[in-house]
Amino acid sequence: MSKPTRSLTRADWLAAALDALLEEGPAAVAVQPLARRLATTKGSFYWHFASRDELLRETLQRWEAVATDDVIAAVEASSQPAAEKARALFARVTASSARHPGQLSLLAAAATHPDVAAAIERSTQRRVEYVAKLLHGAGLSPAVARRRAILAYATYLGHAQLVRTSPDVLPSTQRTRRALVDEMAAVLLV
Amino acid sequence: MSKPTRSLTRADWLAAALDALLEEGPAAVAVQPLARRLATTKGSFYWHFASRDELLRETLQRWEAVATDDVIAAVEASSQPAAEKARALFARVTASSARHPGQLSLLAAAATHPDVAAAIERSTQRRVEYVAKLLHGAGLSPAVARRRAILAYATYLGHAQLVRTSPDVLPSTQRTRRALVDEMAAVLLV
DNA sequence: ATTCCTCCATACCTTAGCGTATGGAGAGGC
DNA sequence: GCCTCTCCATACGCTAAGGTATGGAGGAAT
Repeated sequence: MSKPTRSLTRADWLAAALDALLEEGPAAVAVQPLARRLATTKGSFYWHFASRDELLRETLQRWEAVATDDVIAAVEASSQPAAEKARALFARVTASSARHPGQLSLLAAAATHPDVAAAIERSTQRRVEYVAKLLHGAGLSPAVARRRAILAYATYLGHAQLVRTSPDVLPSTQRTRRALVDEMAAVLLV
Repeated sequence: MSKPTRSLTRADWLAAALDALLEEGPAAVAVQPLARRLATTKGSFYWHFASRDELLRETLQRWEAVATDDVIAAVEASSQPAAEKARALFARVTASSARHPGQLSLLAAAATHPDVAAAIERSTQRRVEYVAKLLHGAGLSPAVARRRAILAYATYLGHAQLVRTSPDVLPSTQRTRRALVDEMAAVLLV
C-alpha cells in the first residue's frame, strides 16, 4: 500500500499467508484470495511458489515457529519461578487465541489435510510437554504434572472455542473472567 | 442398499445429512456428495428441498435434538443423585465425541456460517446450563457450579480436539486414560 | 386404457478455486 | 541502444460445487 508498486518477494506472500491462516484458517491460504489481498495476480504467486501446497507447508512451518517456539522462548526468557512462568503462559496464550480465530479452523482441517495434521501434532506435543515441564518445576510429580498439563491444554483449547463461538456463556465482566481463569490456575497448580 | 430402489423421502436425505455432519462436518452436507452416497442424483434432492441451505438448517436442528436434548433426557431418565448424573454425562459425551469427529468442523464453521453459529450457541448455552444445574444439585454454590460447568465444558471440548488431532499426547493405556478423566471429575466435583 | 401426479435423471449454466502457457513490461548489464 | 533476466498479467483448461430446466418413467385414480 505504501510503496507504489514494489516487486513482491516470497516473504511477502508468506507473511500474507500467515496472516490469512491466523485470521481465517487454512482455507484462506489460497492463491487467488491472497493475490487479491496483495493486489496482484496468480502470475506472481506461481513465479515464487511451485504450488499452493508448497505455500501451505511453509506457512504451517512459520505458524509452528511463532505460535509455539516463540511463545515458549518468550516465557523462558523471564527468570521467574516455574509456577509464575506457567501463569504468564496461560495469560499470554488465552489472550492470543482470542485474536487468532483461524487456529480453530486449523485444528478442524487436521482431519482432511495431512500436512496440517502433522503440524498440529508437533506443536501439541511440544506445548503439552513444555507445560508439563513447568508444572513439574512447580513441584508436581512427573505423572501428575503430565496429567495436569493435558487438562490445562484441553481447557485452553476448549476456552478458545468458547470465546469464538459462544462468548455469552463466558463471564461478562473483567472481574468474573479473572475469577474463572484464577480458578483454573489454582486447581491445576495445587 | 437393501430394497432394490424405493422412493427416497425427505427423511432419508436428512438422515444421510446428519450422518455426514457427524462424520465429516458441515462441508459434507452437500448436495452432490450426499446424492452419491444415496446412489441418486441432484434431481431427487431438489424435489425434496429448496436449497442446500434449507437442508443444512434442518440438519442442524436434528443435530441439536440428538446431541443435546436427547443426551440430557437420557441422563435425566436415571434416578441417581446429581453427582452421579454428572459422572455419567461426562463418560457418555467423551465417548461419543470420539465417534463423531465432524463436530469439530462444525465448531470451526461457526465462524463463517450464521446458521451454524446460532445452533452452536444454543446448544452450548443449554449444555453448560445443564452441567451447572447438576453441579449445583451436587452441593456446589450457584456461582461455583457455573464456573466449574464452564471449565468442564471447555475441558470436554479440548479433550475432543486432542482425541482427534493428537491422540498420542493422551494416555495410551485404558488405566491411565481413566486416571485422567477421574482426575478431572474429582477436581470439578470438589 | 388414459390421465395425472410423484419422483428422479440428465443436461446445462454459473461460480470459484488450482494450475499452465505465453507474452510483455521494466531494469540492469554490455 | 539493445539484450537479457526478473517479475507479473492475461487467457485458458480443469475440477467440483450450487442451482435450474426439462423431460420422462412408473404407479394410482378414474
